Parts: sequence; C-alpha cells; structure tokens
Amino acid sequence: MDSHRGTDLPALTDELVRACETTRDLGDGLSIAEVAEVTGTTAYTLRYYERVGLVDVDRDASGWRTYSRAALGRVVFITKLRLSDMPIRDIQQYVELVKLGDSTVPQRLEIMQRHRAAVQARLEDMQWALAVIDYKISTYAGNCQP
Amino acid sequence: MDSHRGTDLPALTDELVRACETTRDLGDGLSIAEVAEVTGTTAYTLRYYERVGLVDVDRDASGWRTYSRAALGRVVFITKLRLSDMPIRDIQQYVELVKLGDSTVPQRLEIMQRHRAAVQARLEDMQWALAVIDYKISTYAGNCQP
DNA sequence: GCTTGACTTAGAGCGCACTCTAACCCGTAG
DNA sequence: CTACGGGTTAGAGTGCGCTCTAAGTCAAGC
Repeated sequence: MDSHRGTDLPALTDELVRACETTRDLGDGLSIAEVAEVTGTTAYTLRYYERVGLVDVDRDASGWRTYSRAALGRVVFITKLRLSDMPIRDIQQYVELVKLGDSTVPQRLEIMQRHRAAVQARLEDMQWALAVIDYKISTYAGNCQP
Repeated sequence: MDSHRGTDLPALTDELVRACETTRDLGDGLSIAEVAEVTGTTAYTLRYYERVGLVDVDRDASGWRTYSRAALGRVVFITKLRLSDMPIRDIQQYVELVKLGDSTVPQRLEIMQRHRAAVQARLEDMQWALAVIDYKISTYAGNCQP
C-alpha cells in the first residue's frame, strides 16, 4: 500500500497488473495472510468482505482460503473503492451486477459514475476544509478564538 | 452550506465573516434552529457538540440556547474540521487548549499541522481511488471482471 | 506423540458520530 | 383555556465497518 504516494496518476493499469502478479507466481493462489499483506488490510477484514459477498474465495483440500488472481484483483479493487468511501452496500450492489453478466454493464457504469461524482464532491469539500485549516494555521498561528 | 462549491479558495476570510454576520443582526444571539440552518447541521448535532464540550452556548431567561457570534463562529469552524474528518476527540483537545489561553498556541498549531498532513494524505488517497474509478468507467465501460 | 501456529467457523463486541425518544416546559394564537 | 410548536433534559438507540473471541482443525517441527 501507500507505495504509490506522489506518483503520477495514469500509471494505474500498471498498478493493478502488478498487484495481480506480485508475490511469486501465485500458481495455486495466495493465502489470506498474503492477500492481507499485499492489499494492506487484515485477515479479519478480508473474511468480512467475503462474508458480505464482496468477493468469492476458493478453499484448498483442508478448507483454507486460496485467493485466485481474480479474487486478488477484486480485493484490490474493493480497497480502492473503500478508500474513496464507497459504502459497502453499493459495492455489494455492483458485485451483484457483475455476477448477473454483461447485460448489467449500463447499471454498473451508472453506479461508478454516481460514485465518481460523490468522490469529486468530497474532494471539493476537503479542499475547502483544507483552506480553513490553512487559514487557521497562518493567521495568528492558531491564536484567534473561533 | 455547499453554496461555495467551485469558488476560488482564498475567499475564506469572507466566508467565515459572512457566516458570522448572516441572518439579520443577531443582536441577542441565534436560536439552535437558526444555527442548524446556517451551518447545515441539525439541532441534534449541535446539542451533541455542546454536550461533548466543543462549544459553550448561553441560555436566555427561559433556558433556551442563544448562540453568540463567537459560538456561531466556533460551530462553523467545527463543521469544517468535521468535513475534513478530524476526529471529535482531536477537536475536543484543540478546544481545551483554546480555553487554557494563549500559552497553548504552539500546541494548537501542532494539532492543526498534524491534521493538515492527514487531510493532504487523504486527498492523495482519494485522487488515487478516483483514478481507479475512472479507469473502470473508461475501460470496457465497467465491463472488465475484477 | 505433542506442541505450535496459522488457519477455520459462527457470532459477539466495539468505536465513532450522530440520531432519536420520552417527558417536560414555555409563550403565543385562536 | 387550551392547543400547538418549538424549545429543554438525560439517556437510549442506530448504522457503519470493521475487529475480535471462542472453539475447533490441520500440517509441520522437535
């Protein structure tokens, strides 16, 4: 995680691909601990995501989770959506649509566009807040009452 | 609220001042409903902020809250901090320092600078997430599996 | 053979920031 | 006079997203 700080934005494809191919060859899938490591989450959270239907994960012979390349990609994607505060509920909805096949592409697109707008609005709010904070930091160096 | 969307950033002083002088003359203070209206919060939330010590509010003869100019300014400030996800705990800490007088200016400054860094980091995360969302929207228009 | 440690499950608990309820009070309009 | 609309309080409840617990399973190392 966090390793991409300050990088240019459009290298995204690379990032996803790298995330999907990291950690050796992952021939027979990754363990939950490895996925937690790679994605910067915890095993608890990964189990939770699976429980609420955000990702399907296979089991090996003795019942342990093995994350396929696709599952890992999904988790990476989910973490990005969560990073932008997309509600679990909406991600669930999106994932359901994916399961229903290509005919749901328009709905998925709409969900993403709606979320994109929400993120943009949030970014603007935060920039405004940042201005207030900077104002507070500069003027009187935090000395004025409000 | 929201009325400032898309404005240039440095008009901030104006905004605070306007927020403090809006709604008639406010000679003898605003009611809780008026403050809720002006700040885009609810009366519930305002009472909560007072309860947890973020703002002191006077009462009139019959026990009703009357928000002074200073109290309103404080509320506006708090809402900006909350908008940037500053934890209530940290705001409490800041407010305590304000109560302790000018000698605490360095600590307050430090709190604000720490928060500023957090906001910046958050902004970067969100911009990254936005890139992922845009990637998803553009490539296959939401059609690819992950 | 036994211990260790990473996993499994179902389900409970937590922290945060509100958000609401219940019972009461007060001032004005009809 | 009484109903109403807006306040007041203490305290309980809600929604979200994890986060942890308890009890059990499995594979490898000593």
